[in-house]
Amino acid sequence: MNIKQLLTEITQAAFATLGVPADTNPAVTVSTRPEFGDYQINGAMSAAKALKTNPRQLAQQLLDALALDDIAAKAEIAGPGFINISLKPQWLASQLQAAVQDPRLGVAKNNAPQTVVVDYSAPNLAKEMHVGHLRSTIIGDAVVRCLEFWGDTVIRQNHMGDWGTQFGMLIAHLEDKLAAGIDLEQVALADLENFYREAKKRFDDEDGFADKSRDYVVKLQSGDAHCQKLWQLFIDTSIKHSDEVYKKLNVTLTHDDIKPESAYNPMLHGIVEQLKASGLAVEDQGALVVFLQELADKEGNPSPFIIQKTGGGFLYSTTDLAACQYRSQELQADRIIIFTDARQGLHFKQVELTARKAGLLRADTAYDHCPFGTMMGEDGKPFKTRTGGTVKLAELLDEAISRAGTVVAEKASELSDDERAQVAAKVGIGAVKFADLSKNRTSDYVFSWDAMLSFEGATAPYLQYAYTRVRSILRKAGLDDDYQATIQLLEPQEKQLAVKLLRLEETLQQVMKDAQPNLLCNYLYELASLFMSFYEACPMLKDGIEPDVKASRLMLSILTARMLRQGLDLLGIEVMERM
RNA sequence: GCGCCCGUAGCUCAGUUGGAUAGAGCAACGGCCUUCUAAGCCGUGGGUCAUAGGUUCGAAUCCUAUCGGGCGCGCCA
Repeated sequence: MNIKQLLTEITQAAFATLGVPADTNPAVTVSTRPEFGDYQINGAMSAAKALKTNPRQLAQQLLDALALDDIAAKAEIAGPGFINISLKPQWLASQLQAAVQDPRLGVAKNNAPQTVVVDYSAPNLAKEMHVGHLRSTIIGDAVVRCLEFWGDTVIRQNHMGDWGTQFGMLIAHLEDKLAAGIDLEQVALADLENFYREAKKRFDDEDGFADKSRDYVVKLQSGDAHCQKLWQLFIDTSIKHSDEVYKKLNVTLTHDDIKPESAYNPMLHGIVEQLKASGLAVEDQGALVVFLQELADKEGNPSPFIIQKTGGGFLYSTTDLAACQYRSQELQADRIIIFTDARQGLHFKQVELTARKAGLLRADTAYDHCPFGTMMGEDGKPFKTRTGGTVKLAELLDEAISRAGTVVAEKASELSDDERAQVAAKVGIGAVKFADLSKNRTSDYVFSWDAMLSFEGATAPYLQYAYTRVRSILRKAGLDDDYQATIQLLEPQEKQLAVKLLRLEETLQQVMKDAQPNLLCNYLYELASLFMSFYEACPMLKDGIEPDVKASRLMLSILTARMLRQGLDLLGIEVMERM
């Protein structure tokens, strides 16, 4: 059920009878204030502007033409030409009744599924995953879950960095360690991060080491068996590590989704040849460059996009062009979504422009680079450890679980140790994810343990707690799984909850269109909040409640519980029966 | 120098395609637990939406300029 869409269609039909141009935006929105009803239609005003007529008069004609009898209890004109609509409680109730009986909770199934490639997480395999990978991983995963629920064919692509210059450095360092007779498993691979730091230090400080590293890159990329073997050790170790992080984070990525940079290697030469042959790429200062006039500066100097280094080496630009071709041509993607930090904005603009000109991207493949902001510390600077180092993601998650464990131990002493540990894991991970997902994707945000684990306000624990409260009531009521009763909306809290319960589909559409999970977070918080108000105002199991009122409220509670569980699941956040 | 993003309450953030009196949470203050989990609910105070112009019935939202912050701009990814 999508009330907004329904009203939009009704308005468009009315527009047609009035001779309003078909492309006029009906501008249906949720009412901004309770006294303006549940939904409002604002399109009459812009339509009047286009037709050069009086907006109030057109609003009246529109109102007369709207087929609202079945769904609206009241529809009236206000202000310069708003049409405010109050929905019929009986109609809302019947929609809810249908939603309770629907495994999809009343959300329609996509009748025109698309193939959507989603590129997210993409850690660099030369190091451990750090906080910089958190946002791409969980935002991407949330969007993927929404698209799959809606019914699109989603192809996850974990574009892991396994082929960069750093690997030459790591291999060179490893060779020296091995020569010194040091045990591989113990030293080199147990703490990849530390190993990387050692190698980087030598790369920066030690004479000759950088050259040696570059030699190893060339050897590796030309297929030297020994180098490949050592390289594979790093890759295997690193993937094992990221698997653990994904599992802890409750992220849906698996081995099958890994499509690392090296996978595009065989395509790179052909891509470059094609760009050269078509004249798009030209030689400049020894490198092969695509000059993009579309991104020129004020003086008309085109933006340079290097696709091959002096000496023939490929770059990540080349790899990303190859990825365009693979995804658009081979996977036949209708849409490609890429989640990276905002600093890569220019790069992806260049990739798309070049790929479209070269025909690597089909015209009917949408290419959406979805950038996100930086995670800041409470000092307003990029999030680091106290000593200024990079925060490892695995350690951050462990800390979240342990902090959550402390609070859970204080609040829920009646749980068993085992149950408490499980709750701590779900609450801690949920808190980290919700804190991130609930922020506008494109802006920087401040990472604060206190805010996300304070268990007050718009946090995962609040939502999880709301869920346990509903479940607790339903347990006490002792209902059968297939419990059915007639819903009636009497109290204002019941009606408000009802309207919100019918807005999941509308919310999901927006989340998928803009790749913004924060809209789903807002929705769920508002839903939980309205349930809490309903819970306080509308008792169910207390004495003196009429049986039919009780039954109706239990039905609302059942639907709320399922809605919360489903919504949180789409965010990758788990719920529990007790906390 | 050029380009992209941002500037909303003391703090952290929402604000859907331009809509009515700009909203939450935290913090502050005041109420509500012998009765469905108080990790909760109800209420109060708090804003020149960076600044100045412009577009129009109507601007936090669109355009221009200025100030302030972040980031990016040829061989890293």
